Amino acid sequence: MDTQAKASPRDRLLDAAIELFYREGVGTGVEALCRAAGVSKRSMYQLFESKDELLAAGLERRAPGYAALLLPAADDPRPPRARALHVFERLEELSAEPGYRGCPYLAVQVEVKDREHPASAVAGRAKQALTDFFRAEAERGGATDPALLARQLTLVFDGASARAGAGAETLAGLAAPTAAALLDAAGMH
Amino acid sequence: MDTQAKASPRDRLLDAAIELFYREGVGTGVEALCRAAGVSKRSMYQLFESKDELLAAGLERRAPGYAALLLPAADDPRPPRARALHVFERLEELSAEPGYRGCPYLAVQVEVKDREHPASAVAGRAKQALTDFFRAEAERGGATDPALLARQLTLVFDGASARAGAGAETLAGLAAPTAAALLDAAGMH
DNA sequence: CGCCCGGGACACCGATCGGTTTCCTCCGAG
DNA sequence: CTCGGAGGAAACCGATCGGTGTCCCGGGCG
Repeated sequence: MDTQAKASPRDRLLDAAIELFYREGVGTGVEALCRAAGVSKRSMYQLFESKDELLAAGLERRAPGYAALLLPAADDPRPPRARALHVFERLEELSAEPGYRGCPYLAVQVEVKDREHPASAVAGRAKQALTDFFRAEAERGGATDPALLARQLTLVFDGASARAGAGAETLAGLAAPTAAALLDAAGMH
Repeated sequence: MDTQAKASPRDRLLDAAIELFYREGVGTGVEALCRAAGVSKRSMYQLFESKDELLAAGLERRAPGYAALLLPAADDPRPPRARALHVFERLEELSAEPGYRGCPYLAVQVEVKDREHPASAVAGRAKQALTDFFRAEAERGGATDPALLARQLTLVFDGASARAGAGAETLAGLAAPTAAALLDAAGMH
């Protein structure tokens, strides 16, 4: 038997938070959120301190899945260069999907002006995790300046995701080649 | 004598709109906006159709000044490569200033989910203008693929501005070298 | 001098905000 | 069957939202 016939209210709230805050922005009301999750406000405020906490918790929860969506498997045997490029190839694929609106963590960093906001911290950590991944690959690949290359790749990732989210242009053939040029420049062939 | 002792209500509203929407986000209320501009709501709604129109008009008005802030002078005699790099050097400088929160046009594109929103169109045009500038320089400089290079540079610009706006890291020594690597890769020496 | 009207101050509109409370039902344990 | 707690529905809180209407003051112009 399965442990739960349907997702718990907590999980439904977190899923709805991710979904709605992403699609409609962090200005989305608690009312609409609870309606989407099929949970009463009463229960929501028993499970979470505030809307801000719910937002942060939603981002936190999605972080591993988001990383899995973009990063190569830990045991992916390809060389560091290919592993790093994998992220940009995945990003190009994701950006082709209709509902794509850019990296949710970047969006939160832009929308939430208060850097003390709990969600800002979560988003910052997600970005740092990406940079750390790039840096590890850069070191393994013998890049000239691994730290710099990692920051450059994160910068390209954010730029690409932001531009794709704005919707004006497709990322196809843009993100990966740009990253490749930087890998080349850093001596990671 | 000066033509006006103080700025017109219209100008004060546009200035306040740029300032507050940038610093606090587009969720800022009309009330606070008018207070900051020293103009009554009544007058505001005589001058502008709606808050959305005011936002769009504010972005529109600031566009030339923003371009002047980043782009080299039209008669700047340096070669195309240096002219393109100028943008990223200026961006690094701007990002060092305390109140810097990233490119306002990018922020609007991220915050305003509705792509039909008048402000989205203005922001999109501002981004296009930057790409056009890069493309013109790329062509003059004999880049391998001017259109691609222009999109890459815009992507780096957006990424850099977004990351600087998030506040975690400084852009010093990051944006310009990244752009330089792409210029190199495109054969623009 | 007197009139006129631009525009500021502010009350007000219905809607919604984040958040709290009340009530009542349902469901499982004893 | 009774009891108790979890949790949904919805009223309610004061504040604020975008936007409008009213009133009244001050200054330019005939």
